[in-house]
Amino acid sequence: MHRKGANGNKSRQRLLDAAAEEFALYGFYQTKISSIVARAGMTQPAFYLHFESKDAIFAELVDVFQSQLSELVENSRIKPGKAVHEVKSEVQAALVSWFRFLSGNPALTKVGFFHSRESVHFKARLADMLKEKMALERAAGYLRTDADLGFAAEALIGIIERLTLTRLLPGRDDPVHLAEQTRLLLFDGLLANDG
Amino acid sequence: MHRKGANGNKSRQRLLDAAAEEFALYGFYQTKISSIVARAGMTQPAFYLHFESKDAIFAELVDVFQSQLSELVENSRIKPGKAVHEVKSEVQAALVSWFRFLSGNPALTKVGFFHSRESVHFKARLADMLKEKMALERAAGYLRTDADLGFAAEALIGIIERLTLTRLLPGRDDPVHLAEQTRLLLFDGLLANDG
Amino acid sequence: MHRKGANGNKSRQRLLDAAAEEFALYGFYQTKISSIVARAGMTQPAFYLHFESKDAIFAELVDVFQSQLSELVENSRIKPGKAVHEVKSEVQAALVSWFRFLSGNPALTKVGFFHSRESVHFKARLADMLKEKMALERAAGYLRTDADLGFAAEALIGIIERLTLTRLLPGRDDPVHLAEQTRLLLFDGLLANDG
Amino acid sequence: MHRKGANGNKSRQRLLDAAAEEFALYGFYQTKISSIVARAGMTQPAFYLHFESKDAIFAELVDVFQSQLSELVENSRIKPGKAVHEVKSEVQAALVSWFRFLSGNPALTKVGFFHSRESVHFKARLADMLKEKMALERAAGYLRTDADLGFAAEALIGIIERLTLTRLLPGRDDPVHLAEQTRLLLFDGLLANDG
DNA sequence: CATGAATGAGCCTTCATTCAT
DNA sequence: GATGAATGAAGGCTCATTCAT
Repeated sequence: MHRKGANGNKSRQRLLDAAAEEFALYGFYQTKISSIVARAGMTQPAFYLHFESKDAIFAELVDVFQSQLSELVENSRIKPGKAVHEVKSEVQAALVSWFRFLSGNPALTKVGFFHSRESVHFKARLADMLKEKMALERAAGYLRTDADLGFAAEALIGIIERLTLTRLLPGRDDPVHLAEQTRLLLFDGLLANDG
Repeated sequence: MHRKGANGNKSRQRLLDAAAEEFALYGFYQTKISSIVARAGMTQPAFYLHFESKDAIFAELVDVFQSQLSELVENSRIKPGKAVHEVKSEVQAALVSWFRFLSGNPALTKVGFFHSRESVHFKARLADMLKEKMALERAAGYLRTDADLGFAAEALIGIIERLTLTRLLPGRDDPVHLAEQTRLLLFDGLLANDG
Repeated sequence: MHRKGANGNKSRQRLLDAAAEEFALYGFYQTKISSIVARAGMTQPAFYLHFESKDAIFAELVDVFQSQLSELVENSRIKPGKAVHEVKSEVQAALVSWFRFLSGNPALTKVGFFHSRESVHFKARLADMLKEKMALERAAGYLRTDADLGFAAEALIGIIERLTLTRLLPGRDDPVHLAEQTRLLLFDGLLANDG
Repeated sequence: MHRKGANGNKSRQRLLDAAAEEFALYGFYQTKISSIVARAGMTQPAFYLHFESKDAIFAELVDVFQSQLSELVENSRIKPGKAVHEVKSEVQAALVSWFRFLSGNPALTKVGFFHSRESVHFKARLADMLKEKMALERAAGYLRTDADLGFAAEALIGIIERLTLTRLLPGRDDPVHLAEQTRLLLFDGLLANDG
């Protein structure tokens, strides 16, 4: 008994994985279809059995990354009516989950977060989502009123993307440490308490 | 060996400017020599009179950007023995000067800060420089001791690059506002004082 | 060696029909096996169960067309010892039957008469057959002696192919009208009687 | 002194000639850019220096053919107020000039008259032009009133294209003979005068 | 008898770079 | 110092055809 398309779907997934690795390493323009299929152990026409074009498979990888991360961020809800230290730990938990996702999918992250043309728009959407969460927290009195939340949201994105690239993906720091430091900086700043 | 006359240098500069615009708009791989010379009003062989290759002119642009910004950052010294609010304003002044440089050279910034492959290493060097400055400030007692300064320096780079891309270069925010908000976040964090 | 059952022959015919339509619409080179089998509601390997190759099925279609039309033309005999008006009506009857065949098999006609490489040779053979008929008619005194019958036969082929393409297949004229006009031109010419 | 583009235009013309030969021999789909440039003694990229694509050079050849032949046909005016035998000789002169053009440009003729997709539309336009000429001649009383001039014009096109292919281009008949026979058939038909 | 999947071979096109004038 | 013209090298994509089940 032969499940319809079982082999085909396996090949398709092999191609996706191989493409993620290649794109992550070399970027879109320097990645050749021939390298992707070589890594996947297939021939070039097989590629076009599963994907329309080089652009198409890249777009699919980007899409997978973006939808998964979007969902993760969207679901990171801060419940209302908590004490400050609870808010902090909830935010940190969210950050941990995000960093975990990013470090758990390194190739996909490189593609969707750094090599993609539309990563710009995607990060802008993420920033909007974060800004709204911050607005709620400020309305609840947790956050200072003289901060530009649009700026803060973008800054948080900037912190996440930079640290992901330089510390998380190379394995120099773990998600928990990064989340702690991010939360510390974001909430408390660097100034000594008695400064 | 041939001397380049005044005319030659003007051509060379026209090519550099044109290349900066094209690379800024389309990135390295999607920029064609033919587009650069077209924008500069010249012919293709003329290009090779002034530059070795596409890589070479790109590298030169990157180099110009990096050395100018490096110098700017390097020269942003915090004098010792100041009050906290003086430190804050000195830091802010430094940030203003950096953002001013970036917004004053938009094409070069896009090339050297975002499109360049080695922007990664460059930002790492910047981060190191910032980290050392922070170490001095912490040694002087201004900064809290439980913060990972390596992290903080990278975070600052991340904030600067992200806000440059989304707010500064599109003209949505000016250098002063960005410097203020950056300093606020970096030093004080977002938490309400009575939080 | 394997026997083809009833089902196999039905598939074979479906493929032939589908191929005729596709070849008629797009010509040999722009017709893909995948389109043929798609139109026939089958898969690609099924195609090769019934035909050796793309060339083979095309050749078979051409062959069907050519043998049917050849036979029709061959059987259009002019009986000897008739009056001129009878000859005219016999010739017209033959022309009607040919145009009827062509309009009754539009896809096959397009393939075998217009898209086929060897339609050239086929038409040459047709022209030879017509020339011989004309020679008989001339010998019987019906036709003028200063006409190049080889030319006339080719001209008749040219008239038939052109009018088939532009008037018959698009449905703009019916076989009877075309036969009448063909006969009129061929026998009498366009000149006014009092010219 | 170096005339601008002299060499380039020579190359361009070499490519056009080579392409005409190849297309004439093998048709559009079986002609490879590599064969064209090989025949022209050049390399593949040189082709794209002068033409946008394979389609473009083919279209240009077709265009050259069509505009030249169109002009020739358009300029073949029948002057009014002549005797019948003068009309005949004028028509024959026109036919001779057309056949001469076709036999003088065999490769171009094959491309523009037989291999081109839009030869269909082109011939339709030619037929329209011929029909109008015939209408004038009929109005002047030269042609019989019971003939379908649309049919006659198409038939003339059919005769010309067929005889061009089978007699003129292979060198089996010369333009004058073909013109005579065409005129004879068209005006007088095949019937013996005493029939 | 039929199918999902795979492939060998080939062609068009692009672009950085160089040559001859 | 400048130009029109040319090219080497390579990459994406297509399609007739076949295998393994």
